[in-house]
This record gives sequence, C-alpha cells and structure tokens, in this order.
Amino acid sequence: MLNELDERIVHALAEDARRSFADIGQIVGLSAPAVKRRVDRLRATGAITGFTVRVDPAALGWETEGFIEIYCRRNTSPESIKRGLERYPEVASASTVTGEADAIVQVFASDMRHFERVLERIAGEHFVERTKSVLVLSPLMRRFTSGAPT
Amino acid sequence: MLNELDERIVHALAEDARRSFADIGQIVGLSAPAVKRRVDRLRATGAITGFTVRVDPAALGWETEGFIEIYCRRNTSPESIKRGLERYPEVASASTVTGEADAIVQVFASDMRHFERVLERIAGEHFVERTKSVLVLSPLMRRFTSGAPT
DNA sequence: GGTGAAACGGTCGATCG
DNA sequence: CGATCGACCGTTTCACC
Repeated sequence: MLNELDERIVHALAEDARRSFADIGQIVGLSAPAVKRRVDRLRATGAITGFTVRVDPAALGWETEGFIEIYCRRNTSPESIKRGLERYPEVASASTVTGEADAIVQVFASDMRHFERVLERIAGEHFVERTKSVLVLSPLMRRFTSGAPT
Repeated sequence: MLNELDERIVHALAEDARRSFADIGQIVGLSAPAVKRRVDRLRATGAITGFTVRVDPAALGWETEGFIEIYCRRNTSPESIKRGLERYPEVASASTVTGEADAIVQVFASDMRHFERVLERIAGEHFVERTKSVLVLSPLMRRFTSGAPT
C-alpha cells in the first residue's frame, strides 16, 4: 500500500518512465534524491517491478490484435499453460480466468493470416481442447503495465 | 516496419526501459550513440510511443483483476465508449471487438466488493445494455504495453 | 527530507571505416 | 550505416546534515 506521494510518483513514471528524478521531484514537490529513495523503496517492496517501453503494434507491423479464450483439457496447471504460451512471440499477455474458458490470451499478429496461423498452432497445443477468439476492432485505452517481464 | 536490430533494441527496452544506451549497445552489438540514433528514429516514426512503469497491482492494493465484456445499445460509437470508460481509474485497458460483445474492458479493483461496485457502475452507463465478466485467477504473462498514455 | 560533490551517462559534432 | 573520440552538461548516487 502506498501513500499519496508514492502514488503521484508512480503516476509520473507511468506517463514517462524515463523522466529524471529531478523532473518527478518538481511534479510531486520533492528533491531528486528523495524521489530516488522512494522509487528504490517501491522497487524493493515490489510495488514497481520494472520499466518498459510503450510500442505501437501497427508501426511494428503488428496490425492484427485479438483475444483467444482457451479451454483446456482436465488437469492442466497454470504453469503448463504459461510454459506452452511462452514460446509464442505473438502472445502479449495471458491469464487464467473464471467462467467457461480457462485462460484469456492477448495476441498480436502481423495480419489476419498470421493471426489465424497462431490461433491454429495454439489450438493444436496438447493442453488445449478448444478455443474461442475475438478480434480487436479498435484499442480505446491502455493505461499501464502490470506484472513481471517474461 | 523494423529490421532485426531495431527489434532487439525494442526487446531490450521492453525488459528494462531505463537501461542505458551503452547497456543496450552491449546487448545488441552497437555503440551507445548508434543505439540512441535508432531509438530516436523509432520514437520519431511512432514505433515507440513512450516508456512506462511496470507495477504489481497487488502491491498497490489492486488485488482483484477481471475482464468485463460490454454489450452496447445500438448506435454507440467507440468514442463514446472510450469517453464513458475514461472516467474510471479502475479501467486499465479497453478495446472494441468482434463477436457478440462490443468491447472488452480490463479492470483492476482493490477487492471483490470494489470490483462489483465498478461493474455495477459500468453496467449502469447509458450506452451499456448488459455486461458479462470474468475474474482473473492468475496472470501468466505480461510482455509489453501498446498504445499511447491516456 | 534536503544539500552538495563526485561519478556516471546522455548528447553532440567531427572524423574515420 | 556504424565506430570512436572528446567535450559538455544533466543525472544519478552517496555521505552527511
């Protein structure tokens, strides 16, 4: 849990993770070393797990985005799903979920053919029974990143 | 579109956006100024849209994550969905999609009660006809962030 | 938390492969 | 294109108040 100052620091970093500590200090009203101490502490406690780049998938040639719901065979552990999906560079995020499906996977592909190929390969994984997928029409918001780099 | 060197630079930044250009150069086999020139170019062309922080929602007190599928009333534009959802700090990402639902919204809440409150408020938005939601059990992967800060 | 100083990294132009 | 060098300046980082 964080106090208000920490939240404002995280917010400043969420907007631009390469801002200098002095800049952030100006925004939140602290000196640069004070900001650094707090950021160090936030990293040590695990509230901040790292810094990453924000990319435009289209500019990178990843024009097609979609979500694939995975229905697994019995007795599939989250770890094996993770291990199975990690080999796909097209997979941006994945979570196990409640409901009918077992996992939701976010995929970026260069085009529809590429997406279809990825879908077929994932559907062919030994732990996958069937899939259901939707395509993203337009991304409306994208606020921050959570979790650890994988 | 990028060549392989650019992709490796983006990958290095995706792992740690605060790495120095010299470090990245070591990884990809270039000098620091060469890396900087390429990163500058990637930003100029819009392939890289910024840098952001990677947070642990749990450490920030956001223990409950879920996806809400939104079924809209007729004639709802993506823009009005976006405007409607922007007011929720709990919404991390949102996209319009193909399929039965009109949009998929990723939500972080402090606990189940909080999630339920957000769900009810979103379900009560004038443009929302009904919703369907799933809870995230465990996040398996989280690779990068796309799009612009909102 | 702030201050000040030293070490480090970013940035630029010039020059060469 | 990229490497390397030198120079300048901002940033990070640390010991200390």
